[in-house]
Amino acid sequence: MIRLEKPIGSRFDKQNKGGRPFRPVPSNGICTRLGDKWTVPVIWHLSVASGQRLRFSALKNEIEGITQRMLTLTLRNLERDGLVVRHYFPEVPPRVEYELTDMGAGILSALEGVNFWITDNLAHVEQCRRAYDDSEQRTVKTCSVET
Amino acid sequence: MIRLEKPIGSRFDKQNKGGRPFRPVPSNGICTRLGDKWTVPVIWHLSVASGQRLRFSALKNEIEGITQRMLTLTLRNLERDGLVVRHYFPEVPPRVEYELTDMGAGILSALEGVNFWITDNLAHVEQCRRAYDDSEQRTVKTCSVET
DNA sequence: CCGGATCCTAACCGATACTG
DNA sequence: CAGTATCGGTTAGGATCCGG
Repeated sequence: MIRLEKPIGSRFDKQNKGGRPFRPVPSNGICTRLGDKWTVPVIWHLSVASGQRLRFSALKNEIEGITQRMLTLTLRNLERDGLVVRHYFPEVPPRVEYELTDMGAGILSALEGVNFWITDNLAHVEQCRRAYDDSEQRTVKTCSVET
Repeated sequence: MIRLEKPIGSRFDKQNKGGRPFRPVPSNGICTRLGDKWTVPVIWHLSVASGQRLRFSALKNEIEGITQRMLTLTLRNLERDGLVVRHYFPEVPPRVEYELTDMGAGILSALEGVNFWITDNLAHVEQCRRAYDDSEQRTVKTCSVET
């Protein structure tokens, strides 16, 4: 993963000491943002009703398990990256709507390949895991040996 | 990100208390493994000389910045997932070679879309970030307001 | 309703030392 | 050479409280 730089919301926001930048290998350009726990769910939900805007609370209700804090942080980072637009209406009570930019929508199609791979292979991966865990080949001794 | 379950090498390896499993949205199937820091670099290097096996030390030398520990952990997890095969030769000194499985090789092509997106949009993202940071719109007050 | 501030925990990951 | 074990820093992310 490329460590592009400090995201909003990290204490690493204040000071970055030994930020070794990590040489990106060609196919390694998966932005750190995508590795964040809630980024993909948020983008996904924003894109479902494509072109539509979603209120903060709507997102919070639809994305199961996300906390207010993490939704705010995720949206802030996406906004900063230019993937999401924030529309603020200074009413009482306040209303805020979020909308995917074109660039943000583009990520999803980019992710399709990954998604297909996962759905195609998830069952097999899980089977491999069970097999590995069962044979408990944690120690070198029990590994398959060749000559 | 799907939290499939505990990876090898986490202390969470011992006991998982409240492992809330996270409902995957359709396009959310990006395995946690891909979010790990070294997974993509390792797969990438294994695929470069496609079909070839690579020794542990070869990988360690080629992947800049990776530590012995993290390479071991990453390879173990990939092996467990069935993405990598480990060939162990009990010589002295020992020799171990790693090889991508077909399934493992498939991930890279799945990642191509993401990689293209990144290379196409990275510059723009960084520009958005600079703009955002400059205008320092951390407070709601300075946000764009609509009526 | 939206989100900032704070505290707390888990766990990723680096550094280092030690083995067959 | 290819690991394993251990320690510790740093960070992601959850819970909670508060404010406009």
